[in-house]
Amino acid sequence: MAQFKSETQRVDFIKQEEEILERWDREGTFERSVERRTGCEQFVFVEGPPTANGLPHPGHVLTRVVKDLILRYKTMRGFYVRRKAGWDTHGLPVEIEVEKELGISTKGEIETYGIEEFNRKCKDSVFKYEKEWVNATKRVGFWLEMGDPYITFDKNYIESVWWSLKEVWKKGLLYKSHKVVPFCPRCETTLSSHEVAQGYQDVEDPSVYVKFKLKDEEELYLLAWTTTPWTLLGNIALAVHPRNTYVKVKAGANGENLILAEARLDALDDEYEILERFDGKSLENKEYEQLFEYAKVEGGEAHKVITAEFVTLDEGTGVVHIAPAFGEVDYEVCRDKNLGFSQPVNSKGHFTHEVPPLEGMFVKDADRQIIEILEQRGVLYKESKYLHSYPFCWRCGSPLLYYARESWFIAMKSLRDNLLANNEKINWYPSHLKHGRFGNFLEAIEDWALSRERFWGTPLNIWICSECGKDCCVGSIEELKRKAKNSVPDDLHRPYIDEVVLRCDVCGGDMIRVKDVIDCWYDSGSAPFAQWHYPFEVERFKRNFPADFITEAIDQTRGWFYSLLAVSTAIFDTAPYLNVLSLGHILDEKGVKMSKSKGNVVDMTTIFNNESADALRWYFFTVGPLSDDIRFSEQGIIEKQNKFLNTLWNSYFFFVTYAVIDEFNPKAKGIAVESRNAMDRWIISRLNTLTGEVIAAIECFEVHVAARKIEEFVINDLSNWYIRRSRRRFWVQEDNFDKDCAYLTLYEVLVSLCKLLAPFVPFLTEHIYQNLVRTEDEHESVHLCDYPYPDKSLIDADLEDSMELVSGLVEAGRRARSDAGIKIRQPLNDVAVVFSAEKHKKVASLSAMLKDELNVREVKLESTKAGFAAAGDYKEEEVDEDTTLFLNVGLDKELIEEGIVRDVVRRIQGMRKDIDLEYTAKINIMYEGDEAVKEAIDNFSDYICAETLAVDLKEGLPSHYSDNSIYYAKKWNINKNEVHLAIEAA
RNA sequence: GGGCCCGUAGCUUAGGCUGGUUGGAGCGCUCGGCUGAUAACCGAGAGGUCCGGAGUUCAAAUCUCCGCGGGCCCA
Repeated sequence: MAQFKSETQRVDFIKQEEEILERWDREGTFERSVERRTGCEQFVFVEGPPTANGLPHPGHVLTRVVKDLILRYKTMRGFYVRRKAGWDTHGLPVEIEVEKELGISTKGEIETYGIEEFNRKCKDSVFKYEKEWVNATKRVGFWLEMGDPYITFDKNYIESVWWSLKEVWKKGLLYKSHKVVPFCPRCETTLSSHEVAQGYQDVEDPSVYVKFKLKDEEELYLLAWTTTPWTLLGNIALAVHPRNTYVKVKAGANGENLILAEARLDALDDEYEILERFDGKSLENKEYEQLFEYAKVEGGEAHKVITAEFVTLDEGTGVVHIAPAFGEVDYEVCRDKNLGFSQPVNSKGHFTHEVPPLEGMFVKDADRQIIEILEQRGVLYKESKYLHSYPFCWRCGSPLLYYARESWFIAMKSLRDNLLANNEKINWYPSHLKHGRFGNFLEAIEDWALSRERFWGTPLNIWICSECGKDCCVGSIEELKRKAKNSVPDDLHRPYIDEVVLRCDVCGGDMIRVKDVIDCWYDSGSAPFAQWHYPFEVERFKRNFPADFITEAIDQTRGWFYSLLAVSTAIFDTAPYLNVLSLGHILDEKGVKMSKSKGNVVDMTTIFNNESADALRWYFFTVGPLSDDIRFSEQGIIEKQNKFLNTLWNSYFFFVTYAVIDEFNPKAKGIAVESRNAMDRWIISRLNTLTGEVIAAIECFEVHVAARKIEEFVINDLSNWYIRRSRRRFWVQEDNFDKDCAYLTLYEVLVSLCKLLAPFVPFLTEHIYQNLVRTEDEHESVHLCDYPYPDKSLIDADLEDSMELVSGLVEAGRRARSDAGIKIRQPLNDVAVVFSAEKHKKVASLSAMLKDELNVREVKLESTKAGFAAAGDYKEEEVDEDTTLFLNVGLDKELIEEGIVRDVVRRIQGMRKDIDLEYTAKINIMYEGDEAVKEAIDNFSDYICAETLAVDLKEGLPSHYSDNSIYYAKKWNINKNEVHLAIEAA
């Protein structure tokens, strides 16, 4: 009985993949692939947790596929590789989704709605698309432990995060400050820098030049410029550069005197006359009249000129309006110079009662009115429009305000050197990120604004005594219980945690929790330890830290890649990962980023249903370096399906087809490679060379290099050369040694190739493996196998070189035939190759192959052109600089007859195919035609019968032969001769 | 506005670090061939201002600088 199951040439890859998924589920293949390596060296991976409150994007699919490739590869290489799934669940994006659902939009509304119920909805919402995520993850073949994921809202996870923050606090790195932070007035919260970055848009803002009247001077004004007129209400100072030249000019219709930087004189519309020149320094401490008298100023002096290095002369007037409530540098410079502070705007971005004419107005909406007031007062010099980029809330779209808020910070700036030192321990792919984008970012690192005045997040674990002001950071649930005056809730989220009052260990007073939650980037940055509930459980963390490998897209450079390093540096002062692979983004066919708002996001389920997961994976792996952006093209995936997967399938199909016919059993034969023929030794050598190249490329994450090399091997070496060249060896009827060698070689190559490809295209390779290998004494899945390793003793570099030479000669020979107008089927007498003695030696052993490929009776290997160049029958074809090929294009009667016979055979083979005959079916042939053809058939009848499996070859036409036979007949024209051919199953 | 990356044929790309014959492939296109050889294969052909400009050099796709376009990050 045949050992292998027959296959069909056309397969439904989608159905096949679904069957494989069922098989993996049924047999627990994934779990077993991990367990099999228990006790082996670990390869530690950390899954960057996605949030499942939206559908997975093509980019997520790419990331998952790359993770899968590396982890499957490492597992096959003998490592113990855990892949715990994770979910990122906290944060403003989640709140925004719930707000939308509830039709509310402010913090006040949430409080009215009830924090308890609001947070419950948030908790539900983060798994809204869990099913789609799980399905996509499974369908694309990403083996991930999804049964017991880490979840950032989990009690244990929060406890670990609390522990870590207490570590930060104990080191004195956690501090409270007033800092100007980007603030969304609608969401009423500060935003992290990575959040701000997502929302820049080019907008047109008013550009206003305002005159500030100097005190004690007659009609002398400082001319300042701003694009945010509303901030003028918080003006505290005007800044000039100490060493730039400023001028006093007479300008304007009413001849007023203005002061501005000389380099900015072109800001003036009117003609002017320069009256004086002086350094900025000489303006220092000059007082000016307050522009708007409404807002109270607290904590220091105000309304005077200061000098500052940051003043530039690129735009404006060289006189910079300073409002510490609305600008980071403004805040800092005022603090440094002991100036006062004025905050006429509330947390919703509305002017307060301190500003009666504008009270209750949203600041951006007040610009118009402010400009009018300036105009009326005669202090508006001029006004126009200004196009610049301005940040908007990345979720709700409101313009952000820079706003001085109370906030908690981690002093990352003080850890700068540690961050840089730890970065040195990390291998970055691509390497330029290390000292480029990421390194530069670390060089200029700022403190981490950690707190969020929101609801759904890990509560900030800081309590402050309402009696004495002492603060306390709680590092565990046990500590919380110990210090609590009342009961501790099971759920650590707001609002329950807000109720917990601690006893102050200094004064015994009531300690109340700071109402903030923490930045969810801190949550995910804690994943390496929090997913294992460290330090409350120690062992698992110790085994899994630091990570050997993480990968996400390039946008995570300052996101998760940073938050991981930041948290780990603050707590352990070590790098949390050793290798990080940064992926490019997926763009649409036009090269534009895919985004929901543009409506150009490709739905991956259509790819899974139309092409296949393997085709998609192979496309991702071969299209280019992983770090490059990908212009996504469904056509590109279809091409991979047709070209690569089909070719692989057909190579396998070829083997199975004949192995079934011959009942070939690979176990029954053991033939040493060295005793096989050159073709066999060549493909085995190529395979081993390839294996080494693939491993080397994957090890440095050059996945596209590895995949492309495999693709070339499958298409060129295996299918188009080895199988094509060797196919006749499989067709021999009787058993013989050479046929065994061919079967064994092709079998070994296919099996090894399957393993080599298993991490790339896990479905098709599994299917092939199941048929070719799986028996009781073998592993039950290709994914339980060891990855192939090159056997150097099987690599024969000389042979590979020789084959390359031969293939060059074959190409040249075909060119010569093509030029001479002689088809390949026409046998020719000889070909002469003229080249060096060295090449001579290399090709000699393969000359039979050359003879066959070029369809000549003789191959002459020569060292001189003499005799061929001159002979009229020889067609000359240059191969390379020291090799020339001469093809004898002369034909005699016998060659012509042979050519005709070849044509006859080809026609008969075509007819067999037409009537769907089995490969092994015997036939009867009848023929009738012109004399030349009949004569040729007559002279080569044995050859024709052998080639076409004919048992009978008779002259005549079927109607005269037998009445009850069903012949298939066709008329042909061969070399201008007419011939009738008829065949029937014998 | 600043930083990093990318820009090679209609499309996908190799080469670039380390400058050196006519810049290679694949898809698509045209022509021819082959086909029990597979939605495949073989041969030939058309198709390139190597994004533009300047510089270094005997020599630049490659190195340098300045632009332009795209992406990401930061303001």
